Amino acid sequence: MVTAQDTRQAILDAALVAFGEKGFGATTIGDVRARSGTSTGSIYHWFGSKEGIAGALYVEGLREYQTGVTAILERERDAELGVRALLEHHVLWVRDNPDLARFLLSRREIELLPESEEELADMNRELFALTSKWFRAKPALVDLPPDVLHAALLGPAQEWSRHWLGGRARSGVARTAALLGDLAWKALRKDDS
Amino acid sequence: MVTAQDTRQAILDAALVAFGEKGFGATTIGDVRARSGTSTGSIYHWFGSKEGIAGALYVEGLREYQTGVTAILERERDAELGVRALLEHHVLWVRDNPDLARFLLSRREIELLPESEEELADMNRELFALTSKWFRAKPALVDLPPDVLHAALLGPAQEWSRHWLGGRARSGVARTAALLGDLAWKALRKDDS
Amino acid sequence: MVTAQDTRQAILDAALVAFGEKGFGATTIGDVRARSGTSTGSIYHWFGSKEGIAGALYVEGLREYQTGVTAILERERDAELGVRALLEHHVLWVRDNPDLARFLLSRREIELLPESEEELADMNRELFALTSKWFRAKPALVDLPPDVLHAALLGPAQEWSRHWLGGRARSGVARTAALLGDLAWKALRKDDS
Amino acid sequence: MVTAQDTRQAILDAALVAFGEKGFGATTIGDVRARSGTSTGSIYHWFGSKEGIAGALYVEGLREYQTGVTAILERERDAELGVRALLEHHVLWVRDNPDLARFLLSRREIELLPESEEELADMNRELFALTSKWFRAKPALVDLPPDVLHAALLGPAQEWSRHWLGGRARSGVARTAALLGDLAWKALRKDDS
DNA sequence: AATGAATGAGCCTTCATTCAT
DNA sequence: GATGAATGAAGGCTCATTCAT
Repeated sequence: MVTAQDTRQAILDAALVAFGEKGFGATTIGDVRARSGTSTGSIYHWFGSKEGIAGALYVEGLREYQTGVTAILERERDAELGVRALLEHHVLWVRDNPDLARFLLSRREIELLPESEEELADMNRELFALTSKWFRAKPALVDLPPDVLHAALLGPAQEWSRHWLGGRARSGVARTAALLGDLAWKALRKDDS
Repeated sequence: MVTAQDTRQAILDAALVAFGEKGFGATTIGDVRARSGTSTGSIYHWFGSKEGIAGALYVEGLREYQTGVTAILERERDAELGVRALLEHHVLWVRDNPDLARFLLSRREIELLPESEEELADMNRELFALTSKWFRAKPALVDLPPDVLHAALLGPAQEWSRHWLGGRARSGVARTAALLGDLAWKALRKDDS
Repeated sequence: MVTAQDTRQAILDAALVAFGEKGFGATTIGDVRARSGTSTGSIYHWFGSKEGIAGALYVEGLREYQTGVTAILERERDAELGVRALLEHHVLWVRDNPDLARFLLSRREIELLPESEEELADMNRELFALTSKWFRAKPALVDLPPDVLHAALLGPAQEWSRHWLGGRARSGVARTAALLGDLAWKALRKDDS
Repeated sequence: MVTAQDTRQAILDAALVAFGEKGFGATTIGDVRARSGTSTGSIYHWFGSKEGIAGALYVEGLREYQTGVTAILERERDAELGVRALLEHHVLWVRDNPDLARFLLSRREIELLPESEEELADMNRELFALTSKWFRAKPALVDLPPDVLHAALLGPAQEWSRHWLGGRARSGVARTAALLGDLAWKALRKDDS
């Protein structure tokens, strides 16, 4: 049975692929319509605007990613295992959701609706608080300003993911996850040698 | 005296700011015309197309950035000093050329002209060769696949720069350069423990 | 008790206000739906089309207005009292039914359905016959071509009503009714000087 | 020689006719383009929006009409001759500029740009001041509130013009001008009989 | 070299209307 | 009778690019 939500999801799926192939700006509503097998009217009925689609995609995508991070932070007690798990999660998530990842990583060019922006800010604030608390509670880790910590922890994975998504990475995903884990742990553990 | 080159430069300056504010895709030739105080005709006379402006900006910007990197690679013999200098250069260059940096970092969305692409590829190949040679010659550094090395070395600086350009960084630039240098060195030195 | 007719009336009420605020052309079915608290489906169930709503509104509004005119024509035997009563009725009716008046006065832009047009033509023919007969029977009034008579009699009230509906009138309604009556009588009585 | 202003004027001419035939709302930019022999781009180059065209038309049309009124007010010293001249001017102007008149009289449905509205308000204020001064200086005319005076003076001509433009008037233009002059003079002269 | 008017393909969005539930 | 999702034609507008002066 075809329900209303199916239409909505078909539009999201089509838009994600299209955005991934041509970028948000170059994707037209006509592309999304053709690929989703729906109609212009339905797209606007459900999302109101092109930015509305991007907003929904962004919010749902980020929520998915963050669910994984939250689970790790709540589960892992050990500093090293936690750091490695976070990096592994990042890289594997990108591998498993390449279109969504491409879209999330390409953000800056899109001007989302105020409502979407607010929802995203809320989600980020929450995750940031969780992460900060987790790190502060680990004596084995160096003390760093939050912005630098974030960059040091995820920057390499982010950068490598961009390469991988661009087809320019030579190393395998699993192997890279391990390597990045090694490097992050070496960089972030408290140096008591 | 107003020379012809002044018109050209006024266009480049205006375009850089506009691209930084609204992104390449959302910037119109009209924006550039208004901001530069020139005319549509002049813009096409000097650059031929919108991509032509982006190409010129990109090539000139990258050349500037790479000049600094090349100097460091040729000057530094010591591994630790070299790594630290590369990171410091990155962060300071972004601070000193925020508009240009914003533009270079946002690349993905722009489809440059074939000629620009080729010129950029040449520059990148040359720099890559230089960098690889420099790293291979340093026994104090870990052995990593080039793509992972690149991500580990510059990822954190890249990520932090994005935050800083977005006004979301809390730490100072100089202090961050030092911290990122510490972390990169800890991560990349050969672990002889 | 909520009866079916309530839905119909809610739609008419909402449409009248909306037409008054934005004009017929600029009012969308969505506006009427939102304001009436009903649904697209119900609107089409009751009226069949946007013009259908306008037609119903127009016919009902005009009938109301004409009822008053007919009563005056049948009641008044005296020329002066009749002229004054017609003008007073016009101005007071506009005051008491501002939304309806705004709508009736703005007609030109609306293309009604053939059925509505026919019904309106019938009503107008009937009223015209009545009015002509009444005027022909009054020796105290000047002899004028019907079109000029109509313009001279109702033009000022029409014009002033437009101003009043637009919030641009300074004088009170009752006072204006009297003044317009004076002027119309002076203009239309047979000049026996 | 075809100058830039020719393009502008061709667009205005075409728009005026189109607005007259189908109304502002129902006229499309495509209609104007086809009829003017120009291009979509040119229309937007010169007027910026559909409302921009209407605004220009409105301002230029009203200016033309008001020039005639101003001339009469400055020339005529005699009350009766002035009143008759104003009415004659109104009716003849409508006959000579039917498209422009139709457009000016149909205003209410159009939402002009703020700039146009302001310019129109200025023009109206100026004319209103002139007219009021002229009337106050005539002891032979009745004393009326400005809004009622305006309605009494021009309402009949306005109403008749609407009929004439709609093809529903039976009387000739010149004859009507005289009749309306008679009636207005009878209505507005101070009644010392 | 500079200017700005002209062009027209293409895109986002609106909206009246239909129809299955 | 009521609801609201679905449809798609149509329109206003943008914008890179061209070209005559």
